[in-house]
Amino acid sequence: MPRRTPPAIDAKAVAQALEALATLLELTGANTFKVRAHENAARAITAGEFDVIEEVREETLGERKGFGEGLVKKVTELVETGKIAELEALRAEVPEGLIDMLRIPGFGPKKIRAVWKELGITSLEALHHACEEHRLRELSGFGAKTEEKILEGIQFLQSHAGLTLWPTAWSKAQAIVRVLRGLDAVQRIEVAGSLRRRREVVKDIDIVCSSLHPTEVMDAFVALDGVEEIVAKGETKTTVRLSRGIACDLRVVTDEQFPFTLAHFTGSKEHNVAMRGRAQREFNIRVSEYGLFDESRDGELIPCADEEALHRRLGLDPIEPEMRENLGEIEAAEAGELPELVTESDIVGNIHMHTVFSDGKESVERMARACADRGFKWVGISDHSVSAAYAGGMTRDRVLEQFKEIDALNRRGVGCRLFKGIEVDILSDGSVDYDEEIWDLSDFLIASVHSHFTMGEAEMTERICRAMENPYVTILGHPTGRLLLSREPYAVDLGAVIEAAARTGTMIEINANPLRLDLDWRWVHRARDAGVMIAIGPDAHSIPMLDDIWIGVGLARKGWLRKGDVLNCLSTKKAAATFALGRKT
DNA sequence: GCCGTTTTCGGCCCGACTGTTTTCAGTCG
Repeated sequence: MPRRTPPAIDAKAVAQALEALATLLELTGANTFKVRAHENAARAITAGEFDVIEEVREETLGERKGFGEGLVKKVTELVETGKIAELEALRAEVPEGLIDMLRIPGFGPKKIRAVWKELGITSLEALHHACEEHRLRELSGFGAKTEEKILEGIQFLQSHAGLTLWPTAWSKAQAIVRVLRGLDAVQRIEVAGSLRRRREVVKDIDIVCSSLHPTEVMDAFVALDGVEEIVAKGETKTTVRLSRGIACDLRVVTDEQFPFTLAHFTGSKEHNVAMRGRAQREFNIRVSEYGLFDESRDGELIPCADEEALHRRLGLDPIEPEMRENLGEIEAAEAGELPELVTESDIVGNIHMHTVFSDGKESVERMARACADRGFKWVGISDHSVSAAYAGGMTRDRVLEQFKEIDALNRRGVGCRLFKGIEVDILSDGSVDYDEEIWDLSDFLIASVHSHFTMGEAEMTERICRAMENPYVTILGHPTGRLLLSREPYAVDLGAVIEAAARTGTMIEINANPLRLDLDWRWVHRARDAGVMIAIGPDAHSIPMLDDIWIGVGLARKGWLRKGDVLNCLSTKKAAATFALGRKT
């Protein structure tokens, strides 16, 4: 294959180079503030508020906050020559394996540097080996517990290897589908697999396509931008590897077969097994990726125009892709009892976002106007409370100042109604920040755990339930504290939490940050059945992050939620009334 | 590495936990 010419440096490449520099500097023991300067610059560029390339050309980048002499020089060097000498040198110096080690929880740059310099360890495998041989405890600052924790951490990493967060995989898949859909040879094309079912993390990307000219489609597919390796290439199935190692399968069938293939590769496996068994039993129909076949008529194909026709032919109401996990959806479809799932157009309110009053990037007004631009009728602002010191949590005075500002904005009008909230820290004893005077001035409180993650399950459950007993607490935020692919949830009895939420009239959040997505969808319908209202919160710290709310809506659908189960679907008036409910008069 | 001076150095968000030590470094959020 012809070598592609190296792409021109764009803003994304600049940000990636600065991020790489920050990581490598960290591992070589550089000043942490220097590291942060690089990270901040990368983040500023990624935010897309200005055109870094243009500012390099105009020689105005140095006027921007956070870009001093040193960074301007490096960015200019990158834009002009395509590389940064310092970065190349660091890459040569620092073994790649050390970067993997940064992903081990509790194992940071200083400790990594110690095992590298003192023991010559440069890979996860070697580190694993050294822990088992108890060689790490020779180093000062290391002991038996450290070795144990590292071993656990490596095991954790390995059990999650090869998984990709939903939005990352989704945007890659959409980019591919967009291009292929433009081909004359393509009739129908859809994303399938766990991605279509909106699993929070996925192993690969599945795409199903119909065409009369499969070879043409496959040729176009493997020539796409971003394809790094062709694993297998045939007429009906081709597998490639994209950047970051994620695999992508494309299946091409005839247009008559398309609905069956799409259904088959949307799965899940358990759903398919149940569907096939039932079709066999009830209708003497054989189901495969190529069709429904009537066994009482010599295996004659039963044509279906689309998935809906397929489901109807099997005596089922159409089942949305998100629900196809064999968790009761087939029985519900049979009985005509499938819920009418919430849709994006039902959402009128956006809640849980941060501003410059704590660790957000934008002013209250800019966040509000961005919400109004996106069509939201009402908005809940919720900056961090005083105990969240790392996030610049608000003192009482700052809370009062912000509430005053919100009142003024509401009087002036910003295109949507603003509600005054706070994301209050749940302290280790289950109390929450501030006091009745401040709580009473707020419209709502989101109570979240941000500290003491390691307490036992009983204690943690009691802590969270106690916070919900507080009549001012409106919503329990990210109820398990997990970070997908990087941090396990803390130990908590979710059944008891849901019960307490129902009893106290507290809502539970689906935190729509793609790394969190808790309450997990597997628990969402249980909360719903207990009568708990769900709030979908993007936990936005910037304007682009406001759109994460749509990821949360996907999870709400996966959790079988209807419009009436979701706070964000309430009109402004009803939302206000709901917030006031349960509070003292 | 950046910033902002009481202008060329000193501070940069802060508090808690963990595992190591015997007063603290490293990590995390």
